[in-house]
Amino acid sequence: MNDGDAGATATLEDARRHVIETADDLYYARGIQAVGMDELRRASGMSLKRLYSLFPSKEQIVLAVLAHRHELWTAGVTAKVGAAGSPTDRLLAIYDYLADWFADDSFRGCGFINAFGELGAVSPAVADLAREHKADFQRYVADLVAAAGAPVELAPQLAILAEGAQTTAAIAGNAEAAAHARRAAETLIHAVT
Amino acid sequence: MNDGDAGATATLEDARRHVIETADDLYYARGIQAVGMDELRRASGMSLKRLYSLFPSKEQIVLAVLAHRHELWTAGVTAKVGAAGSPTDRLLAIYDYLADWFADDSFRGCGFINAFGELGAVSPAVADLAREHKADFQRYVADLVAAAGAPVELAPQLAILAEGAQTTAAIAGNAEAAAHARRAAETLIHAVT
DNA sequence: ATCGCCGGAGAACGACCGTTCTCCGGATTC
DNA sequence: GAATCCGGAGAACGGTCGTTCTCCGGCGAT
Repeated sequence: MNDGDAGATATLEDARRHVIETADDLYYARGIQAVGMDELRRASGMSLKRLYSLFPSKEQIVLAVLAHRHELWTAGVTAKVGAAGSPTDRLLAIYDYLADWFADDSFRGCGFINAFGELGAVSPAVADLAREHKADFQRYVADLVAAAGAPVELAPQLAILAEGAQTTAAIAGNAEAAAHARRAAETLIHAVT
Repeated sequence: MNDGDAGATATLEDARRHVIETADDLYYARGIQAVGMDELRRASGMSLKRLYSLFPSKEQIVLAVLAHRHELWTAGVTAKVGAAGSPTDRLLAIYDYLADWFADDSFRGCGFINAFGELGAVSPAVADLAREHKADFQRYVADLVAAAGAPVELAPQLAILAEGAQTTAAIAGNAEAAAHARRAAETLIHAVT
């Protein structure tokens, strides 16, 4: 089936990643609690025993999925920002990344916000991961703001715009939220530089 | 049968409201799926049979809770806005209302965003109610913007700021998000008036 | 006093949850 | 060839979910 002897550790890690990606798709599309272990097992194409040999519990899968989503998000944002030119354009690139994301058919809001609403009150680990994800983004924006020579107060404002665009696009089903947020960001940046 | 007494209808409506308020507290604090009917029955102080005589299903209770939250939100915002003076102050009053809300110990984000993340993919009725709630807010902001004589593009920008402040305050546990959003709103308003 | 009805309390029900266990076929090792 | 181990498949387990049903005590009418 899969390739053979590149090392037991590598294939084990591959299997784990495969589960994480499958779980991510299902959890994100339908909600975490709506997807049972049996459905995840079926979609992953493995036995329940193997699934539980890869992860000790569903909660650990959820945490791994969130960590994976954080990496995807970070990679996507930094790629888009890296392709931009001036420090100001780099700030605005955040909203271009959001626009790309919102255009995806499967977009259903920020997975961390969704997970926080669903499990944050009941699973401190999930709440912590969501908090760390958002704090990381705030730091990232703050760095870009500093690089643009803008005052520090601009950073939380731009971050709030990005957050609001995500929930607005998700619930209103309105992908233009990215464009609105971008235009607001332009105004805010222009006012202080 | 039993036609005359208008009081019977009133107490039935009282009982319904009591269930809705109890359910609202529980659902908002811990998540909808985390609260079972038996716990709601116990907290409401009534029998399961009576509970099911007041509402046909849990989903109907959830929808009633969301409708109730929408009324509370609308009343709170309009009260704060109504107490403000100039059209510009009325726009900024939105963020003062958010600041009051965020300061509440039990604040755990926007109940509609939470419900949407938890059940939106699985319950179209919940998704619709969340969408209507947000659309209603967008219209409200648009009216205030029009009254202030500002261009229409300002409205979605201010709404996005309000949305972002809610999720940021909820996840980061950071009540200052209201102040940041308010300052951003001041800048945006100032730029176009 | 007796009957019939109503609503309260909570047991019961079937479904499904996350997790564990049993069974078994096939590869590995002497 | 025989003993041993490993992992696959999925049944089983205890618990909880939303919902329904049974039982029973109180009460108004006759």
